[in-house]
Amino acid sequence: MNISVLITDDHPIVRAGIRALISNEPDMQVVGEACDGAEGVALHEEYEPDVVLMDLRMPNMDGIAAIRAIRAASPNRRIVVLTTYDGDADIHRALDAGACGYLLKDTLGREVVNAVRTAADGRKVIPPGVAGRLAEFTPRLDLTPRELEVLAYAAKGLRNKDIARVIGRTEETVKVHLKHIMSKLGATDRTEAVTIALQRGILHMDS
Amino acid sequence: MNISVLITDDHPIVRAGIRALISNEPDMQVVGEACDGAEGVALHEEYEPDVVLMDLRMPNMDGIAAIRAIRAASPNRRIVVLTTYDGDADIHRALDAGACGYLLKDTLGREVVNAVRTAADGRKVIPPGVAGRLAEFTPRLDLTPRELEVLAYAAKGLRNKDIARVIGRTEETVKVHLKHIMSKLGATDRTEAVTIALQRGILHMDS
DNA sequence: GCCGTGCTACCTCATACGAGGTATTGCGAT
DNA sequence: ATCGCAATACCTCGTATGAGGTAGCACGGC
Repeated sequence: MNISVLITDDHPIVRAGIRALISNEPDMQVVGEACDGAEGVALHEEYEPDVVLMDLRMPNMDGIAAIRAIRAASPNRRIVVLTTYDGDADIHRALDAGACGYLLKDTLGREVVNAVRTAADGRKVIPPGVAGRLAEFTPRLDLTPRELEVLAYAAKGLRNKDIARVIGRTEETVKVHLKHIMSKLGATDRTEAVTIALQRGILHMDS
Repeated sequence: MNISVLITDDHPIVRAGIRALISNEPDMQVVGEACDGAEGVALHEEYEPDVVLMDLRMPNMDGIAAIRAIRAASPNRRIVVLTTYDGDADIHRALDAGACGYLLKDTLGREVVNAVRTAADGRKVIPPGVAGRLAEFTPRLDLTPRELEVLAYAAKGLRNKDIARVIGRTEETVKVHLKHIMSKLGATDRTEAVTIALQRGILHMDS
């Protein structure tokens, strides 16, 4: 029994760390390293690894999209997310996309290799902390695509009137969207809605 | 010539990666690993390393405070920041605190070990990307402590009136602070001010 | 067929917000 | 001693914001 692992992470230092951890284990080996999502999808086709360790925020193609692409091509591939982001939205989206595990980068090396074994064995890997984060926000209330769009513009400082103009709707409609957003997120105003959305991984700052 | 290095980072995986990189070099060695700022300060006293590699966001004591503490105790200690945060405010604060280098975690392993050599040699290590980020925001306009406090409350969704109450000032004063904040950050409203402050590392979400 | 939901749009109304201004105090630097 | 600036506070004014409500339309699931 020899577990093959593909690492997908844009940080060379992290890749080196994972490689070092896995090389110490007799029952597993790193068969490839990808530095972005697109390369991860390509290398997974080439190496057909037992387990893919996947970061989330990466250039070219983010981890969620890469997970979806890999699962579409190989529905049985085991993918474990290994990232610094602990927002419930990130976790939900990763698991929905087909990840079978979700680890944070403050996980101990021993637990990472154990997670790889667990995943290779076909079981899910959700540490208590991650599971607790999911439980914090039940029932799950996702923002709709339109609401996400409106919130992103609000984060950029656009007024309701300007948001209405750029999405081609009336200001009244924008106000309704924002009311729903604040209600779903439990925010008192648009500013707190943005803060909460960023904390929970619903919105990202890079755009 | 043998350069001793202390690693301070809360991610075991990152520590393993740095350790692996440095172990490959004949002229340097890792003498210790700290998993938070407080431990970094303590271990630096014990090992007196030539170079300290320091993360910024950590439990117990953040990297900036740790840099200040180490430089206060040992003004000649060379400290190189190695972090994922690329906001100009983070970079400025680290260099002000006494860091002699600032690397991002997407730096190649080869460049990390070269940076360690450069730092041990007494020279500064500021890659072009990091320097460019600093140049983007010249002249430098720091928020005052009061402005930071007001902005943090605004991010939490407090109204001007409520902010005034919690800081024991009038609402008019809060409005003036917010005007200055928006002016300094180039924001059109409080929401964009929060977004910009988070992007630039002026404000953090964890509080 | 029916129901839920996303999206749209309108209404009213009170208040919060931000732009513009002036001005005083106190502190640290030159 | 003087200058600059942070911090405080007041003023006016127009507009933006958010709470509350109602309602139509389209689409997909059951």
